[in-house]
Amino acid sequence: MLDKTFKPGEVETRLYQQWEESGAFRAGTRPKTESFSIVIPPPNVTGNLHLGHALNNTLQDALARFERMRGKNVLWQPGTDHAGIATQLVVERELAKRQLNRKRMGREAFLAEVWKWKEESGGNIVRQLRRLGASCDWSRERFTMDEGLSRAVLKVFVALHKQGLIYKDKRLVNWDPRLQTAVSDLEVENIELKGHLWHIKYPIEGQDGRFITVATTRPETMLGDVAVAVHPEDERYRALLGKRAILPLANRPIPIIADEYTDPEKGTGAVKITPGHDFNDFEVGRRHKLPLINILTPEGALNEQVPEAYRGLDRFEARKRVVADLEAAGLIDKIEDIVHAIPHDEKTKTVVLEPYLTEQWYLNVTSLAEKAVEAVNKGRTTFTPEHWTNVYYNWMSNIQPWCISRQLWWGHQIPAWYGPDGKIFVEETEALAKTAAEKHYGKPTALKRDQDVLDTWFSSALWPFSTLGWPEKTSELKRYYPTSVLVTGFDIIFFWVARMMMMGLHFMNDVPFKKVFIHTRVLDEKGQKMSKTKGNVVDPLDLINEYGADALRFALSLAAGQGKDIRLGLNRVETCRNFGTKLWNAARFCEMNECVRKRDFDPKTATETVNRWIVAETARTVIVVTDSLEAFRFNEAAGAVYHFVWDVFCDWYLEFIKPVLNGNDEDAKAETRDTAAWTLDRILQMLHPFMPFITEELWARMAEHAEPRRSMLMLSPWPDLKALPKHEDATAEMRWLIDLVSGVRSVRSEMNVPPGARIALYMKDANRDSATRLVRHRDEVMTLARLSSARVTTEIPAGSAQFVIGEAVAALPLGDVIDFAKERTRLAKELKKAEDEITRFDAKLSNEAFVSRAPEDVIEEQKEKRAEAAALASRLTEALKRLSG
RNA sequence: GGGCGAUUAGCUCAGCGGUAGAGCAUCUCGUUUACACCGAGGAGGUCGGGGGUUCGAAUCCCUCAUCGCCCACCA
Repeated sequence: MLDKTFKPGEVETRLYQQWEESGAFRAGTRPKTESFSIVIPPPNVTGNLHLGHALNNTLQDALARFERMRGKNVLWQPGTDHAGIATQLVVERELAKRQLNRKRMGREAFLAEVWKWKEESGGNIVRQLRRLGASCDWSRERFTMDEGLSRAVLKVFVALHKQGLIYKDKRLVNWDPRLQTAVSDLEVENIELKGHLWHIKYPIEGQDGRFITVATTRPETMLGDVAVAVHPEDERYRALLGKRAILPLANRPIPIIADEYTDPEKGTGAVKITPGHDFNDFEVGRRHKLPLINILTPEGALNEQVPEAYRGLDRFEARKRVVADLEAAGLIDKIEDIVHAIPHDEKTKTVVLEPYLTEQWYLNVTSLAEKAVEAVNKGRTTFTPEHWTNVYYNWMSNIQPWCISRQLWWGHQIPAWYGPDGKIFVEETEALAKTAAEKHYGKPTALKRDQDVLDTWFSSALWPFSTLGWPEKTSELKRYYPTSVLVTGFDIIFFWVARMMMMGLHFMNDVPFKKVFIHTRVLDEKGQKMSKTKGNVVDPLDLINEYGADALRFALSLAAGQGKDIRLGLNRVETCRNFGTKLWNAARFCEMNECVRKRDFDPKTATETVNRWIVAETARTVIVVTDSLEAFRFNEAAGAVYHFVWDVFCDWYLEFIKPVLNGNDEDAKAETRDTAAWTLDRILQMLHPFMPFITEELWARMAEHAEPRRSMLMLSPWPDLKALPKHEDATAEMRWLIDLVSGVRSVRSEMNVPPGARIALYMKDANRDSATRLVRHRDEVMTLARLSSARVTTEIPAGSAQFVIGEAVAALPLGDVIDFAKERTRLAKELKKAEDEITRFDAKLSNEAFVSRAPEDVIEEQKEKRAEAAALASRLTEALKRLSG
């Protein structure tokens, strides 16, 4: 006997273990069938499951389970990402607690610590995914820095280098002074902040008292100025072209040059040029062959290129000093308050990034991007929802070289070795590099390895094929590449999706996935992004502990629309937990009434109206769920089952069959038991992709007193009910019956039948088809009476039926009852409308402005309209009275 | 500056050419042997404003407004 409620905590772990141990998650168990593959967006190994992960993996799992039940050979490839910066930061923080420091301990020791940390704490997220019920093939779990994947990274790097697509370049990068590494353009977070625009006067050389005024938001960079630029057409400055300005504080003469980059409309029309610390100025400097002065140390302090007074000062300290000194010298023209975007690191959003001149490795992605655009253009990969296609195109067509080196320790170390003269040898191993060097120098030569590591996204970009064994020509690659679908959030379209497309096409000569489903973000109830600092983070594990994984999963599925962000409130999860309880109790009802599965039951053979109806409804729902899941309309699929289970199966079907199950017609009883059990089984199946635990548990428990199941629910075949008859006659009849019951309920309520009063219902038209059919079945009449809180007080005479509710106050024709509530509601609404109209006309007609300006006939017209509305209103009132009376 | 999305019941959202929907909240009634994590019923909306297309628009087009996001720029 089932308990009154489902207890997720007691069941989930056991079922998950059972699934995993059975090998049901393993790919390749059905080698001869069609394949369906998904690669998981690898979560950071440092990570903990947040609601975004929960949504992402719920949807993937729904698809994986759905396709597995449809008989496909499913691979859901799991794994984690080494997450260079995040992990290095976490471990450094841990070490700090033990008074240890990365730089003091050295690279090798530090990396050993990271690996140790990864072994000990890296499994969190994977355990949490299991709690969620994710049916990944854990036997194939990979890590972006494991041996195989690292080999793929080396191979790709070397190949791209040999193809000339990877190269070293010295240019400005976005520099993080705290981590002391370059980051790519994408990793810059521009944050709007209040700031100042300082207008600084630069004296003109040899012309005492004359100045050229420039404006800047970063005054300290003036110490690296090498010119002042004005627009060539700008009359104001024409006379100064070719002259020199004296850079204040540094006391250095710099030329005044003409460049189109300068916008005469902006600021003063004159711009200080600092090629070492501004991306635009860098270009100007290059055009004019200006020198480049770097005034910063990697930590962001001023270096020996600046006057002694400023050396060693942090950039923000230096800013204060520079401004103070300029002010003292009377060289500040004015200070404007402005709001402007300042580049920050995306991780902590607290460190201001600096444009900084360094030598880095770049990947020229122009040609790769072209192919990636073409593939989407030709429909080889499609985006759902479609509008993300444009986002992808836009970024791809403006793509810049990708800075792939990072000055970190944790990551794939770049396979480049330097000879004593700086000659670079890029090879997969040190041995190969040495061989190449020996060949080049004519003798064995000591080499020094590049210290940098690759951007984390470099290895992620290979994920769809590196996890399948590439560069080996494995059978998995052949079978599962391209993968069927990628499920991910829009925030990593550029970081990840686009780069997988490029790498996949380049190295596999085919797209990495045929479809991309982009889901929305999960926000808190108020629509705020969840963040630790705001303290509004909802931990999915807490939700799972309180409501069960099924409830969380179902809530997320129901909310997974294609447009808006998801605002997940607790009450939604609670509603879904209640839904689980409802299902559980429906099963409990079946159990109590011995509705157990009969193996050879054929739904086509049902004869009872109510049974034929539920069979048809079940088939309809399965088809909706199937179609919706195929199109990634998760909310529609989940919504369809929800509605079917609660509003159709529980509210009507189970109520209608009660009198049958308690009656004496043994044939009808047997058929009804079989049908109820059959329907419940189909419900469990179509609900399983969303609520795997409760459905699996019920699947097993419902068979305890019957023939044992052949398999677990997760391996049962997805119901294909397309061939079942539609039973339109039964559906129509049941609809009539349901309307009748609703009508009677409504009548009672609308007429304010006081307790103890009575309404007599009688049959006016005995020939009415449905009515005849209805009264033919005594059981159904009983049901009607029961459901509408009526009591059958007399035998049903031929051609008429009489129900009595309480004491009789009115008699209503049974056939009309159905329409009563609807008619009354309709009339009431029309009446309200008419009354509203009257109010509006009255307001208009008493409006002085209207009366004084409008011509006579318009006013007349308004009055007529008012009269019409009033007439309508009184007619409606009349009709309502008649109806109730 | 460029682009995208949103605006529907008190709240959260679905519907996207054919009589305005769900869940939650609220009100009334009800503890009849699956379920109070329940059941029945009610109240609550000129579908952001304005224009247009159509026999018919929440739905398609134009426009304005507000909010959100992405990209770019910032002397």
